Amino acid sequence: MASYDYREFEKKAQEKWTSLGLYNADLSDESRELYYLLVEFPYPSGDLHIGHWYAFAVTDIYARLLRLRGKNVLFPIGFDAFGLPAENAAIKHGLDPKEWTYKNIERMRAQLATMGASFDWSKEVLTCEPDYYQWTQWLFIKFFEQGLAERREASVKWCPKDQTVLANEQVVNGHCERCGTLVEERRLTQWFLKITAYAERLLAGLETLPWREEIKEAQRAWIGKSEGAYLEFLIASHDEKIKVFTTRPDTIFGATYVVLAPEHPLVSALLKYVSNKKAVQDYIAMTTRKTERERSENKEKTGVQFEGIAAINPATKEEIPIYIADYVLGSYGTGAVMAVPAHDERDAEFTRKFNLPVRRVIEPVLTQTSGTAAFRENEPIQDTYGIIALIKHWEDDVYVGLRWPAVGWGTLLTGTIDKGMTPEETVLKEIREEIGYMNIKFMKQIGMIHSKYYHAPKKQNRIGHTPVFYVELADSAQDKVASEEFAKHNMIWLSLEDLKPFLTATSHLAALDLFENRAYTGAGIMTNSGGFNGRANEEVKWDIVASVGGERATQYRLRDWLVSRQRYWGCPIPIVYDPEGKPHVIPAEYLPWLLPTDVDFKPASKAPLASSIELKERVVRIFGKGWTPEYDTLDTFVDSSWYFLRYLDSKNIHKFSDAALMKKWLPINRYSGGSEHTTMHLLYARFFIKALYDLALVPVEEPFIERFNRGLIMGPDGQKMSKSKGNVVNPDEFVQKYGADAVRIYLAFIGPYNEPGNYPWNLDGVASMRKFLERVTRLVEKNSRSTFDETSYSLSQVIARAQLKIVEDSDRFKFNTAVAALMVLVNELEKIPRISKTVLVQLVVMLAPFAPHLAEDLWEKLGKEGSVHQQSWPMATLATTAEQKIVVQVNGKKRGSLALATNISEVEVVAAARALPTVANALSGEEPTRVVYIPGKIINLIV
RNA sequence: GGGCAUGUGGCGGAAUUGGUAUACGCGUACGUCUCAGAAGCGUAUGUCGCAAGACUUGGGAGUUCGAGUCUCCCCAUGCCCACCA
Repeated sequence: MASYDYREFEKKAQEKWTSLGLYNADLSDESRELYYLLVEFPYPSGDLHIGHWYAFAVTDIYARLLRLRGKNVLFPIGFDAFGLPAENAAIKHGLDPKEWTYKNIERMRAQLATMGASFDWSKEVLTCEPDYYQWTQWLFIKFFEQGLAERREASVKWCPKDQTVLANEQVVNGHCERCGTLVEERRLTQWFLKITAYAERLLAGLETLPWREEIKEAQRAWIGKSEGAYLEFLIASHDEKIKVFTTRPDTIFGATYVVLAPEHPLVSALLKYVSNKKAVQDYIAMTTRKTERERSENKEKTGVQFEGIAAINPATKEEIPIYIADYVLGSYGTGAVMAVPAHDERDAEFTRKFNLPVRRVIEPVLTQTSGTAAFRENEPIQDTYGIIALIKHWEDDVYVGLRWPAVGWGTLLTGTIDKGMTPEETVLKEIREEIGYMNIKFMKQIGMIHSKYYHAPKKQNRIGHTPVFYVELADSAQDKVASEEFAKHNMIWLSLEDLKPFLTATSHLAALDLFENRAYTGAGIMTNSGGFNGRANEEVKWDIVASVGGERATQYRLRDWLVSRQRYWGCPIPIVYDPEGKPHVIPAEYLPWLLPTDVDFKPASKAPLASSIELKERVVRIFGKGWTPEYDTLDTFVDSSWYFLRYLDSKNIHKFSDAALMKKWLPINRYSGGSEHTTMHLLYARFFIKALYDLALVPVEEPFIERFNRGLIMGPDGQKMSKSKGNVVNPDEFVQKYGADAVRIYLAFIGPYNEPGNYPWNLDGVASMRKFLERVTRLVEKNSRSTFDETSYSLSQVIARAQLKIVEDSDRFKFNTAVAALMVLVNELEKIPRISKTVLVQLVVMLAPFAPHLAEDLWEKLGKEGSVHQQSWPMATLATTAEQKIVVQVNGKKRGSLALATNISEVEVVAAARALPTVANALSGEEPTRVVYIPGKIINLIV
């Protein structure tokens, strides 16, 4: 009976590691390859949940494996200890935020210890300690001196009930997290870090990183670079002008009005000219009252015209109306846009609502890009001419659709223009020939569509030029339709609604869009655009900008980082104000600029620090009468933007981190974390490092070489774990029941760690891992006393394969298949009656990263000295075999397999393959016409 | 609405460059051990079929000697961003 007394040996092993100081990395030891493995540090919420285990225990497997492989591994840990929950506990339960935080940290340290994680606690970092935050303040001051920290007015979320500003994170669906009141927007003066100054470099830096494309793409989207131009619209008979940003200057001839955001600075200046002042003011009041939620839930366009004034389109010189509407954002571009309803969906919607004119300036060019009809570049082009007509019933609101049974098409009326005929004549002719109607009431060309495609029957590229007509029939008078036309297609009446799913060709759908005044945003040919007509829109873009005196410009959707928080439990902003209200940095000798303790946490109209008498007195004492403190604290994302630098030198009282150590250990080899940090934390940290690099304070421009986003552990019910759902898995319970090693290995086995998926928590899974560990224990105990010392060739190969696979899979963060490889090895070993001690020792070392406690126990049971975690990974060389396995296929279907010598010729392989009865049977006496032979893999006989 | 990702047994998942689909584990069934049960051990386990064999990676097409893998269209699910001009 095997003994698996995990309660006993887990504790013993943990004590052993501590007493040996096994994981305190010697940062100066460069005799081994350096490896900085980082995992996002936790917020001390109080309880270690299973997600923490997933984050830390699985990453620990890699840390341990790297050490066995001879690397000098830095695997640090700390706590992101400033933050709101501490303050909420203070408000709700009257606790001291500091005490609450430190108590949680202590509890979590104890819980982390049960995991057997090989963290280097000697370098622990707590962001809420003055030792740490004085350097956060010092770095902020550097940013300030560099002009990267700036104070300016901004909109913030305001809870009218609590009389306080809220952090973005405190706003849940537009409501105050605490009291549920709808939040408002207020303008306040706030501190910003100018991350936008680094937008371009943050974008460019991504190209150098070997991250998963989806992570990079998320950051690119967040930065949101768009290239366009500033264009100016003069206001008729006044001095003001409206500057707009557009990415589509090519559509300027179609700009039929201009829109300002309600918060645009020009609005108040223009107000004195308008004749409907009241309506405009009401609209502004209405939109500022509107909550963010209302804006995002109800996207119906609203707006008001500035009556009595007009803007001048700089291209057409026409006077066009000016509107104010909240679909234009005050915070992006110039806060004003030129509206081109023909080629912008939002403008089109506004136009439909307010019944404004539309002016089309780009004729769609639809290019077939896939399938056999895909347009082939660099091949000759044939122009063709035809018509498309939308035909309306003489009475009802239905239109002609043609169904082509032979090819399965649905189209509008369409035809080719014959020589000598006008498009209009062609339309009339086609109506008569194809559907037989005699009389029309109305006909109008509504646009032009060009289609580029490859005409396979004639083997030529074609560009079809097709005017689109709208025709209303006068009456039901109908001639007989020729039978061959009738056979080709039959006619049905369809409503506009039914027409859309009916039409199969993109050009016909585009024709329908023209009729319905939908925006066309694709590429095309310029029209209604003066001297630019006939050219491709992409090509004229910058010529048009020049012709109207515009200026090329790049915009980013990334906003500057608002770091002020009207909160208590955070890093005090190291700023004081002189009697004139001008901000000054706090001199280095007064750092750390301590967080006061005589503070009222209750929600008030001012930040909590404003209630501190000590803080005010401190400022007066140091700086003099009339000087006042900054009352805001820093966003906690600032604390976490540089913590990985501090790990290298966490006790340094003279510097934020040691330059020589940073030079050795940066950039971080691998950073493991959650996908929710892709756009915030990861981007902020990259910005910090770039800014510090420019200040020559860090030696690298990118902090993290590799980044892996792990998945999420779901509750037993398959739902995301949450306290309210009551499906939160408490790991302590399972550690008690199955042991830490079983939980660790289960989490590693559950799925690939290198991609963010969702994995269920499955009790049977944990139990089965425990069984596996017991099997290993039995295996080792059964053989531990044997004196047998031979390892067969085939066994050594099995072991070598497992060793190699575990290393390779772990490097890709695929611990699930690494564990599977270990299981395969154990399955093989169990079949062998006697196992040598050499093999047992290797097995225990291979087990060590995954089940560190058990491995340590077995190591001792084998009578070995020291710790199993101080050994080196047993890498046997995989011999090249003299035999190869070749799969035999006939016509691509597997019919058998062969084991043959590696040096065999193709002819011999074919002969051997044909000798197989299953192959001979499949060939049924025929000679193969072709043989595909991939040595060492496959032979495919084709008949 | 946009972007990204993912669809493989009853379930989690595996499958270097296109080259034996379903590794490993769970679950299930039967057997063994036992007075009995649990645990352990053994066997089986994609679907249809007695079998030979046929079919099978969300659906449909395509490229290829050969497609889970590459291309296109469609469907479903998840995540992120959401009026960014």
